[in-house]
Amino acid sequence: MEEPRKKEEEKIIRSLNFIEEIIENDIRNGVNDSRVHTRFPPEPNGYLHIGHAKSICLNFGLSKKYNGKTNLRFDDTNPVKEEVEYVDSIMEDVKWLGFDWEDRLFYASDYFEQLYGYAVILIRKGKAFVCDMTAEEISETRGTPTRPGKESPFRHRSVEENIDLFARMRAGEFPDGSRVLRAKIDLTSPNMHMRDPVLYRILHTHHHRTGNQWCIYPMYDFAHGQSDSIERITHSICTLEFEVHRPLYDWFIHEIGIYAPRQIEFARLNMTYTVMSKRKLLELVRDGNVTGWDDPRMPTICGLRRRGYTPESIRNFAETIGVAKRDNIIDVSLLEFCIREDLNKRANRLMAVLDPVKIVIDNYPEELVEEMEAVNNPEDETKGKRKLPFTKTIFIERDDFMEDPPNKFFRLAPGREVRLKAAYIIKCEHVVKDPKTGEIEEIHCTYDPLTKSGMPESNRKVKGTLHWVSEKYAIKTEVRLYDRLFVMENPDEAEEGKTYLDYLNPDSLKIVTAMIEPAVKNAQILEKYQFERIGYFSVDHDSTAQNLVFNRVVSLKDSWSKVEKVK
RNA sequence: UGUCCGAUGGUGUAACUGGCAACACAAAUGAUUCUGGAUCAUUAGAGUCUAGGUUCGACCCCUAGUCGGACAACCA
Repeated sequence: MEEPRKKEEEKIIRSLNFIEEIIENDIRNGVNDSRVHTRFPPEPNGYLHIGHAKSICLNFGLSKKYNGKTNLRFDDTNPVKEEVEYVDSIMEDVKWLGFDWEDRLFYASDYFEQLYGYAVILIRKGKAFVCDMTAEEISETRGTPTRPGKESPFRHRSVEENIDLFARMRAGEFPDGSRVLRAKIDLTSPNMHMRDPVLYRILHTHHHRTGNQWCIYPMYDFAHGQSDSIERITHSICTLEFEVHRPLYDWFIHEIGIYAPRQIEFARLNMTYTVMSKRKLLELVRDGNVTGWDDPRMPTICGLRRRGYTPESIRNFAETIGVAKRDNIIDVSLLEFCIREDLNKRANRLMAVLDPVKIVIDNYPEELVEEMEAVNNPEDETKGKRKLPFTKTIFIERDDFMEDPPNKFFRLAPGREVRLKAAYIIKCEHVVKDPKTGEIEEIHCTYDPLTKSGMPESNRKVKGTLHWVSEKYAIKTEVRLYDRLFVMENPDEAEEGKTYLDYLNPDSLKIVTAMIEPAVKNAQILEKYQFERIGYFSVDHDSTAQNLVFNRVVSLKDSWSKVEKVK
């Protein structure tokens, strides 16, 4: 009877995504001597986000799976936008995600000389020319997707003149924008990228690596494919929008006569309740809608890290969403599931009360302090136990008490009994309210001394278990309750007259002062805890020994709020 | 009036490459629980964009269409 099930399981494990299928096919056919070599090629002009994480996991994952290699290469062909700050953050993020490019850190700028040589080859073959038109003129004569373009009047310059002009461009004889080098392909091509694309432009700009060595820079299209070729990349994996560029890359490779990698395109990641474009993320930072690239509400890797996400959870997320070519928008709740799943197993529990209300246990001795024993992680016995002090006056969560509860409410209410986690069963006797506001100031209870955790009597059934913290021993800490940055599933689809910024969630951050059990004082930056019955929290780097700061990573799954909603 | 790509439960990804749609999340129900968490069990939900065709048999192949996306930076 076990046979069919086993078979089923194997099948699931073996099911390949379309890229793996291509690779396995290539390996089988001995393509590139069955070598697998990928690369992650970011432009250092911004911070990496969860979409890049998908690509990183894909590229490094593939080489790991097939015993290959993955390079990290910065496509730094536009010095006006690129900065070392970004290079550093990208390397940090890739490392943090758990990947290693070993000694294969490259830059497209490493290849500038070689690329220049390739351009000269094209010129000599009569396949490239120097064009003196302005950017506007070039754009106007390019035509539209449905209308062919017009030839440049400079298209038929002699090879000698082109060689000379291109050399003088390099030598710095011409001002920015005065001339470009263009490929000579086909102005009537239905593929816009084939209409004599620009190969080199003049930019008298300092480059973060080559300094002032160059004043002409290759366009991305002229650098990317050849860089992959130079690095002997076997499978150049990129996102869908470069599909249209592929014929151009193939043309370059063929005309120059160099090794041809195989480009495979996949659909980029989109996620609900967030934006993913670098431009929009930059705007959020610049306009102060978030505190920075690493604001815990940002979908950036550094933002997720600060929020409290673990590399494992992100890798697992990337694995779970899969790879395909169709457009997709992944529900953030899947990301949230991944971090809960991870933290449930790893995070120690703590009692923290975010919105405290005082409980006085009338029959508990005034000065008595009992050391209660609590399990650190019920999912992992090796995490051990800790002590926490119990006293006559404690705090519980304000919404764990209702004066007039519905019968589905399992928590504290007048005349009802409830268990205090790792302590006693208490019964609510009466409440004390502020005569003016009507707000509850104290809830008076009695405890049953025979029901201390672990005692035989403690097995008595009560409907609910509450977390609590001793008034006397609690530590005040700052807790930042983060929520989704946008209120709309897809902020990119703003209605007429609105932009994504009109859908910012005004409640994406609430700061509260919480009372937490004393064990919290050992918390280290980035350490994760589960606040019992509330959610997962991570220590922010703003935290100090005197003033602890926690970020809410994600709340616990809450089926009670669903019950409430149904009403 | 173009070229390229795509279309499978609410979301995402599969389907031994032509053998009668599965997995994860989300949802529901129950059990269990000193977290309304976790865990376990169970259930519901698509007949694969449409119309034809090939075939004993089509998510898979062919044809035509529909819808969605990408492409007109001296950006990447």
